[in-house]
Amino acid sequence: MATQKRLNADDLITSALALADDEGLEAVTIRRLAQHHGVTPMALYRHFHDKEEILGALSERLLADIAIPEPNDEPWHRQMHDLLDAFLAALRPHPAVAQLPLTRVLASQPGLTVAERVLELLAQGGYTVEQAAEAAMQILCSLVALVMTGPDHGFDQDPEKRDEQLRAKKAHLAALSPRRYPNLVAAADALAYCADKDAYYAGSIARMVAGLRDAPRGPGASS
Amino acid sequence: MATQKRLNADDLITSALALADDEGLEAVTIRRLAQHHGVTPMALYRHFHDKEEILGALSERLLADIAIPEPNDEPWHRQMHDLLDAFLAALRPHPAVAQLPLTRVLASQPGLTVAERVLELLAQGGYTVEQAAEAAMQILCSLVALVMTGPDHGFDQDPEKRDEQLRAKKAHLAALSPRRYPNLVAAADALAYCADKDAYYAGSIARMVAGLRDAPRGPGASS
DNA sequence: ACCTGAACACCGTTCAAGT
DNA sequence: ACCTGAACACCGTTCAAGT
Repeated sequence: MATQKRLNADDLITSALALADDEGLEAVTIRRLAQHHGVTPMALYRHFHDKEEILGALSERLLADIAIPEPNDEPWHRQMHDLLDAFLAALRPHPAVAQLPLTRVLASQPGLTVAERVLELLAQGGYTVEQAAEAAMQILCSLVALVMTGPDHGFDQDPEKRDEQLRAKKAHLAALSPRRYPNLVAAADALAYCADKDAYYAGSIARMVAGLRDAPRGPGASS
Repeated sequence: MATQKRLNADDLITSALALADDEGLEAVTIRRLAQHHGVTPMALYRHFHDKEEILGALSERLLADIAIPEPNDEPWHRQMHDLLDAFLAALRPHPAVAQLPLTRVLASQPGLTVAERVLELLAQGGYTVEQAAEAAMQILCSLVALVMTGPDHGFDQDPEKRDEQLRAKKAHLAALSPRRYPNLVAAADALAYCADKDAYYAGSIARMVAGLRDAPRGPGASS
């Protein structure tokens, strides 16, 4: 397809990301990437030591898209809100690969920069180093999980099939025993279709920030 | 190994779980499961339609271990706290497979029962059906992500190798530029080693419950 | 009904060569 | 330095057969 004389690591990651967006992460294969670049699978090993390194580079590419807001005079928790917003905004276009940063935030420069900023804001919020470390990791993981399972992901690209899948999901929930699962049956529609994706993500971030601000912080704190 | 005359779905899932606990989810392979039961790979297709069905059954097995607390007179948010505790307690022994329920909570009876109870408590907390649906999915996903990335997971079983990996992780963070990453360098120890795993999980749940209790609930709510 | 054998279309990766 | 070819040890899955 995109045949060019020289194979290039950046271009490989670019097409890997496109492939994942189109067909899912399982389609990102050394052999398929090679084929897409008109080259032998072995040629990729000149640029990456193994597949794990490709996935790491893919994760870094995602995290590099985060537009970290400049520090300002707002209270720390509002700045945290904006930072988490920026994190989500970078991942949302690529739900199929959102899982990669889950275990790789601290393994690339862009991820480190984000984590550093989260720790800084938590310190401003009165967190000790240990409390901040735990809270930071948990919050970033929760954000990733949000995108992985969120309304952007998990369904076919083709809008017709996608619609069919959503209808089936709703039907499955609506058909449950209303005696055993009254709340699930009542929420079938809301659980299957997501009326307002932006509101879903905004609400999740609001809960996370509220938790960071209001929850007891010490180990062994009681509620 | 465990040779018996009749192949049995429950036994297959039991050994699949043991295999995942020992060697990670990628070791759970139709061929290896068959080998472990002294049988041809094809024999498994009598009991499961395909590998996805095996993973689904594995997810259900995990969720079935959740000891859902009986409803009582405590305020809804305290009961939520105990429910999330029970969810975590079931997943924590099996970090390698914790990712499976991420997309399968609503696909098995035990998962449905948990989700129903979460929705019920949120309704008691004044959530509308739509708000509860969104919050419930987000909170359960966050819990799964917690276990997937938590201090229980991601490192070798062998305590010697595990120690080496943790040391390397800490060294990597401690060696960062203290000018660019002062907070990460200061937190290197806390990020690599987790002093108190129970406190880590307890703090995370406390933040989630605080968020559910205190965050604004409406779509478009301002902080 | 339950299991087997052979085969197919895939993987990631190693090693020795080519230019 | 960069790419190729052949091979190895794996995958999940289909199809036709065995008992």
